[in-house]
Amino acid sequence: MKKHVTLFDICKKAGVSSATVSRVINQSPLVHARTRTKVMKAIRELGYHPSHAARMLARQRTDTIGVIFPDIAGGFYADVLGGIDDVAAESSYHIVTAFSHGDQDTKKLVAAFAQERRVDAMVIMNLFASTAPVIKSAVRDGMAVVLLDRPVPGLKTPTICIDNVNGADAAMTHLLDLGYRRIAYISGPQDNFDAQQRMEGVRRAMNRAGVALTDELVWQGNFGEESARQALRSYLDRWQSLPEAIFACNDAMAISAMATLQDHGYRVPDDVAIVGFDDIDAARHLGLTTVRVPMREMGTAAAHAALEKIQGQEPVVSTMLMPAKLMVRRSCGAELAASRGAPAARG
Amino acid sequence: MKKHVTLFDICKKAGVSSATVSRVINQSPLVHARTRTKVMKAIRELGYHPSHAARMLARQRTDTIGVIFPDIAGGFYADVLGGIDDVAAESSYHIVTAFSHGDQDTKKLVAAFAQERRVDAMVIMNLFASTAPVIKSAVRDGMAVVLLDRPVPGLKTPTICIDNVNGADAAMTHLLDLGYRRIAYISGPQDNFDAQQRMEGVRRAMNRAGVALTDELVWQGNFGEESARQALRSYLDRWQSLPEAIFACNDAMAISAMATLQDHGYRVPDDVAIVGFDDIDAARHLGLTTVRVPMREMGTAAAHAALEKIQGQEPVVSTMLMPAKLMVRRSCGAELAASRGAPAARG
DNA sequence: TTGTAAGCGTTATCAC
DNA sequence: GTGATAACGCTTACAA
Repeated sequence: MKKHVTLFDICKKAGVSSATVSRVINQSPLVHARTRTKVMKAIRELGYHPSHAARMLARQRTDTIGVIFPDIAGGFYADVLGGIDDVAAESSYHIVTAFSHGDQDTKKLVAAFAQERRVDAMVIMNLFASTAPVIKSAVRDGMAVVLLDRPVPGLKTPTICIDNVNGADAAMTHLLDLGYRRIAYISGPQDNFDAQQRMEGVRRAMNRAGVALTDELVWQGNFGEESARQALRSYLDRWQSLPEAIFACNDAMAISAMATLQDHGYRVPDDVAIVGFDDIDAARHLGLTTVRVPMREMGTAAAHAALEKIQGQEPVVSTMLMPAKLMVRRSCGAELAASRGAPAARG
Repeated sequence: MKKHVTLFDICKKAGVSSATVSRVINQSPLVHARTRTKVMKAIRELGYHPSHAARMLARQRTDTIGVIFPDIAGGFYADVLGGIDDVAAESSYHIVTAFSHGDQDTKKLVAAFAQERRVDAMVIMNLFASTAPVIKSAVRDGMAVVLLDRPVPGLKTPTICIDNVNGADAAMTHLLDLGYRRIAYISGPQDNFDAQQRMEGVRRAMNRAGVALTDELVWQGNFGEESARQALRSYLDRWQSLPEAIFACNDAMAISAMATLQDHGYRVPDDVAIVGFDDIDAARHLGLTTVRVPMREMGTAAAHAALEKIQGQEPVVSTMLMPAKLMVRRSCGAELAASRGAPAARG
């Protein structure tokens, strides 16, 4: 690595002190215009650029936001990152990303970022309940922390959540409004926060409509394609019949169910209506009716909250619910119903 | 931000010099076992963690790899990032990511990372030819640079490329082998490197098969869904007929063409076969035959190259071609052909 | 308006 | 083995 130009080289060349050069760099108004030009000239001629490391040390800040995602998020949360970057870049903040492999790893990452003062703020996709203590202690040490997805109980720090309950409610209500009554629900993992909330929304919608949510119609899934396929198959094997509609806790399972049905010769939505949750890319291409999770907006919201926290502002609201909007497409049979001129009368 | 524990606090508590504490931190063998335990104890009791900023400054290295992606990449390159992180994390390197909005922005980012010595190495998704000068000067300044996607002419630095030519050739050859002769090609933007190479592969396959690539069957696209739709529509309008097969330069266009055909009442692959390039998630769900680009592997390869460069090793090969594998699914009609017991005889 | 000098928290080079 | 002490490159009171 070639020796680089430092601030002192500028001092010599411009014949001023380090303080003055520093002032010029930092756009301080306390410099004579003539001096400034002289210094700028030296800077340009020597090709000087301040060392990030030295600045960090002297100013006791990093101009960096740490982002910690579980690696299982995959391309799924890339939009969140994009959103964070959009607003961070605007304020000249850097982003350091880390993908955690499991909760132990998350703990290490959070601790490292905070304790080595590697970042001014952290955005954490908070999937594991077990991470709570580390997060709390980071906050206690004065780190600005923004949570994505779910709050840490008892911790007052900005938290960006998905409105899972209303989203799931809307999806279920949509199916009910279309006249479906025997509706199956493919759940997510029982220990997953989003899954729990979506289930809650499902219950609420069913209750309101006065339709029972029976055990045979609640299928245990785990967000994976295989789990949905199996759930569907075992229902078919056992009952030799289909529900009128299926609502899956996420798109991956909805799509998998859709494919499985088609493999068995059933048509969607003619024989069974399907609705998912997330609105991943494939959902649009497949005409899957689903609930859209505004990933990018969650990212921008998180970054804004982080920047505010850094500036010491207390957040206006500590937990922010991002609206989850129902995207009506083919798979739920809304078009079918409309073309019949009336809600599908069934069951 | 609460005042934090520094190395000197440990010195006092353990009754040793800063040098010794530093040695302990850095696992130097030149410390008596007894001293080491004493120091470790103090570190644990006081909850000391070395400051990343101070280390960076003193050691003149950042333990950080910078990654610069064009934002248009979207979720598409999330896997690349995951791959980079996998190997970087293993060597305790951090990742700072930046999404560039256009070539001007890319230039700024590259320059900033390099000149402020913000990172030890950079992985750059090299989409714009205009970025070449900045990249070259970063390399000249001693920065370890790894390029993704395409080389900078005249610059010998590790470059991870997609084997676009062979990938496209394989796709086209597959269609030819299935017996199709009137094959349309939806191209990518003319100034895009990947697009140019894929076109090259198409030409090669057609030549080898002795089939002409006529102007009416080369449709100009721009990687966007809308461009494919329009290309297809205007062909339909003009000729009132379809080619036997369509090869699109990327999946987005292939999928869009597929949807457009279906809207017009045509069946895929029965009426028209379709093949894409990239193997995005939706491709699998839609049964689109396509050429798989190994994103994650590109990431790990890039990170490995970056780490080697940091250690001063000259790269074994300066440009590495990642194999692009044909994924045969429904849309190309291979199953159809097979069930007929012979290549589709057409044209 | 400009300069002096003391940090910022490590690492690294010497002696001892 | 261990301890002074000088870097590392910038910021920021405090003086002038």
